Amino acid sequence: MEKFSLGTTLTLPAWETLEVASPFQAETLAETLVGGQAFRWFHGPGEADWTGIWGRHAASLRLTPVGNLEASLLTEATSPGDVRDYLGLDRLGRLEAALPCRSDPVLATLEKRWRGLSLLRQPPGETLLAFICSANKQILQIRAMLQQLSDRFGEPLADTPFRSLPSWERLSEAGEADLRDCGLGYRAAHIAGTAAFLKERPGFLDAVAALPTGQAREALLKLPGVGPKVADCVLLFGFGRTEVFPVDTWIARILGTRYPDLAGWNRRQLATFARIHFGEAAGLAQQWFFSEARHPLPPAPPSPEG
DNA sequence: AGGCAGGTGGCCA
DNA sequence: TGGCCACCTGCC
Repeated sequence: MEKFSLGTTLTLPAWETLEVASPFQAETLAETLVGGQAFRWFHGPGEADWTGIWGRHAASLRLTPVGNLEASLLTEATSPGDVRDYLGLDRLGRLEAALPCRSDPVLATLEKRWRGLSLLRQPPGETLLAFICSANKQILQIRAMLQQLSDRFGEPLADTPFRSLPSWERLSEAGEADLRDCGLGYRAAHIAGTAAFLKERPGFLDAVAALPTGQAREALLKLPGVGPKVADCVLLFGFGRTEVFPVDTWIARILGTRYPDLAGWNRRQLATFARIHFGEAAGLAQQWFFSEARHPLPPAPPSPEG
């Protein structure tokens, strides 16, 4: 079966055109949905469709031949506005314009390929869950863990074959052994610990949402299983802090390649460089670099001159 | 067959 | 701070 396949049939409600100037090409839409920000989007049911779940929402998306974005809303609770908000398209143009592509040839090269890729606005709680799971795992494995968590502990989404991800409250009721059964490995202890922490402090994540980014990061770092990289991903993809630049192994590698002066810098140094160099939209640059690292271009064909 | 994967936590200089 | 190692699990 193809990677990311829906694996079930689905009767879709009518397609609706989303009232947005869609920036997407097929590649940038795919990269936005399954490129490591979110882990619950699948191919299908149609050849060019995507179907995904976030919060208590579910929808299918497709691009028309003229580049319009259409959605089929799978739950009563999901409005076109919810989809637009989730896709983060209202702020994308501003972020793209804020990147220093004119003065940085490296960025200019990435822009040609990845402009249009969006930064998602995901529910903070499940962003936290997903990225605690992500530690030392590949995208396919992260997807498998979240699938099992939703199967076992999630809530059914009415009128769909899907389940939501479990709330932290629900997770706090699950035993660590049950969590291990979801294939979480040692992350089960992190999930259980964070669930217990949040149970003792209702409103913690809401409070984080109201904090300036630096303090929000400090707060997230108190959670078991949350280190610098996970905290930054939660800030960027969950709390909408688009200036944050998470540095993982892929990012460290490609930065060292594209900016030879940075070779050998540690992650903290790279993040500081990125925040200063890329500015308020550093998070979008991070996603361009990440996509570029994961999808290396085939070697250029030999020139006619030989 | 064994190393390695989108890290974190703990421990030591 | 900076460096090193163990840690679940599954894919290459």
